[in-house]
Amino acid sequence: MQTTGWLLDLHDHPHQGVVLWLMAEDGRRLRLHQPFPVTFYAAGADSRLQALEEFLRAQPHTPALTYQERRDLFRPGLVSVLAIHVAQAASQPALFRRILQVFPELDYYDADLHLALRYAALHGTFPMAHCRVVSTEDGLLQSLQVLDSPWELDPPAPPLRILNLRPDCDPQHAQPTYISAVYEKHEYHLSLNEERPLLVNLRAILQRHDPDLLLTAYGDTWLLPLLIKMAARQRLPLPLNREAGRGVLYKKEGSYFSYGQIIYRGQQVHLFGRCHIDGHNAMMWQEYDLQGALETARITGLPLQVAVRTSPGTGISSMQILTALRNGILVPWRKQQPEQPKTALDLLRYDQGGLVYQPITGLHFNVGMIDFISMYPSIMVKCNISPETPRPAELGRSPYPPGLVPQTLAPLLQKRVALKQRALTLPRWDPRRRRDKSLSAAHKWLLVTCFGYLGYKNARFGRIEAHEAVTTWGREALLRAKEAAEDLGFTVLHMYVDGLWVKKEGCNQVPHFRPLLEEIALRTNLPVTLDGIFRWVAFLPSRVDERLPVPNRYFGVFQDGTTKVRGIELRRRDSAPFITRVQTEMLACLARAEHADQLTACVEQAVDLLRCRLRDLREGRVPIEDLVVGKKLSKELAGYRVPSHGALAVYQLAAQGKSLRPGQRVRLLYTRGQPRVHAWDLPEIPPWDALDTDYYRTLLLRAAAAILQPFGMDERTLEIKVSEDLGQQLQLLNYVTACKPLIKFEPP
DNA sequence: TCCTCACGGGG
DNA sequence: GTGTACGTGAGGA
Repeated sequence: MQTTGWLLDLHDHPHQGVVLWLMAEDGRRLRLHQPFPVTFYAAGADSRLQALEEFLRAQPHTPALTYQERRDLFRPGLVSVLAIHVAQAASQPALFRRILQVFPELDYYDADLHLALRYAALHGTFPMAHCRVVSTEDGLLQSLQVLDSPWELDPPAPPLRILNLRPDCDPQHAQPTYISAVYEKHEYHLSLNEERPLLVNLRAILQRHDPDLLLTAYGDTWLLPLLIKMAARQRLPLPLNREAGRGVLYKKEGSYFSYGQIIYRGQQVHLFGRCHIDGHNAMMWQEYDLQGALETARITGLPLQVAVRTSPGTGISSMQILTALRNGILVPWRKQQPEQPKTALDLLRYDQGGLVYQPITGLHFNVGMIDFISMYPSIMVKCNISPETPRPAELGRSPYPPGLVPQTLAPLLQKRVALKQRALTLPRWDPRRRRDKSLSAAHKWLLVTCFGYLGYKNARFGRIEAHEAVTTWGREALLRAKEAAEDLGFTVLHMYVDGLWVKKEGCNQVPHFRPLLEEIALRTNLPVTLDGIFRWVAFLPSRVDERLPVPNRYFGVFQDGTTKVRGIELRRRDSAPFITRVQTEMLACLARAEHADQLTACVEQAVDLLRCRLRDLREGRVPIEDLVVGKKLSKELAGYRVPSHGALAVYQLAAQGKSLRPGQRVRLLYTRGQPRVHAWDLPEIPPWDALDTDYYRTLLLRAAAAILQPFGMDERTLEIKVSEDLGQQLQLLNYVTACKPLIKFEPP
């Protein structure tokens, strides 16, 4: 029997090797299976390998054993390894764990690989791949042909059947009363008060629509565990899985360190034969939605359920593993060395990082913003930087064949560029635009992390010297760009890692910057782009000392009216929505000025707007939710030496028996008196007059002053200007005359 | 003034 | 199944 369709998921089976789920073009859902033996390797002293051989011969299901010569990326020549061939993929992890206990001193390869990656490397598959399969009546897979590739821009869309499940409120905040189940145009309300009807109805919905994907809110951390408990209590079967006779797979909650901060990931519930995604427990869901999630799965080779819940680091690592497997390179077992504290010398040597030039603070007109496109990945590909390749001698070129890391990155970078080019030609209404944006966001994260992964001790294909080479060439590229700009008569206002801000008398249109772009491309061999031309941009000084510039704190308006902002309150995730909103509104006010001579009027409007919002605050017209701030917990409650606002709120929750883990965000309101905060997830919401509106007022004034500082209005001036007290207004006059006059804007 | 804690980045 | 380091800034003793 021949069938064409899309590969949904794949998992192991105790006797049937691997089970594949296919969404057939004719609407059927096929369960296919195929024997799938796997091989892993051990290397080390001959005597110990012989001991391992004897150990394995004594095992109940003796695996086949052969000696082979294979390539380890980190060693010259070939390595002698004992290949261990396991007939059933499902039994490999347990066997490896037993071996590891007895022979911890050996080196292992291909020993801890995700089944999906092994299968993908062997058969060229990936999640959502369009395939043609031949199978027997009872589902034995005889042949499989992949019809598309993860690098296509518009692959045929898989006909995913999606069932949405969500409670009527956040279960952490309040007690939900019903669940809504939505499948296309069908909507069902399932009351949580009556367990049996709920289960019976949900079962009917699952059987009627047979969804491929359960898209839930809080499904991992609350809903699915609850449903499973109910089903057990009522002794009613609930077919969440398609695969019969298999329970769901729980993965424990945990906090881990990544990107310089603690990340919390809640418990997970994975299904078999169906996928489950909890939008509140998926890494990047807010960034790239379902399309981005599908793209991540397609290009990393990780099953959809796994891909959405893991960090981009795991994604990029999977891509490298695929490259290695396909090239017959051994994949080292994940080294689990704990991070050792670095000495000062190490830090000096390795971590020079990106180049930063302090900005010239204040307001500038007609500023070009020039960016290297995906700078670090481009350097890795163009200079061929990889753990096994020699250190490059030149920027943007390499005489050697591409190494593992550049090989992995090149198609990804290429697809990203193709999508960006297409974005310039697609009309605004084209639905592909939105999709391309999601794909782009998914790619961006993988590209960003691949650089860090080079320098990560526990990465399988990491090497600190390679990491260092990337930053070295990055600094070199930025320096050459600066020289190019200055040689062509531009003033460099600011540089930050992969971007520079430049201006030159009479340069206010894209063509004026073209010779500079070409010169930079010529001198660096790296792709470079003009991000835009700022009508105006303001680089802010330090708040501690107004005379000092600080990098990457700025805001400006491009010629097309869009704004770009870094470092100020509206970019911070611990600002209250109210503060973010007003600061954004004020900026939009300033952005309305098409010419410099309209700025003064716009500044006045922004101040009026601020007055208005302060009055809203004073008179209680701000929705209380807009005053809630989220603070991330960096440690266990007991670890706090100084109780931060976040920790204070967690104390309150702990008293109610609600606990939060490091990496989770605690939501709170600022209140008058002690304690200064009120946790938002407490049962009662405080009355309006308990709120510390004075503090919110301070926060808002501070945020407003950040926006208005470049226009000559400091916090004190602003404070007086917006106060409704006549005496204070008089003070303002004195203060302003005593200090400096408001800046006059000279049209450039 | 010093210490602790939280945040950003990429687009 | 997890890039690191660093600088800025706020709050409180």
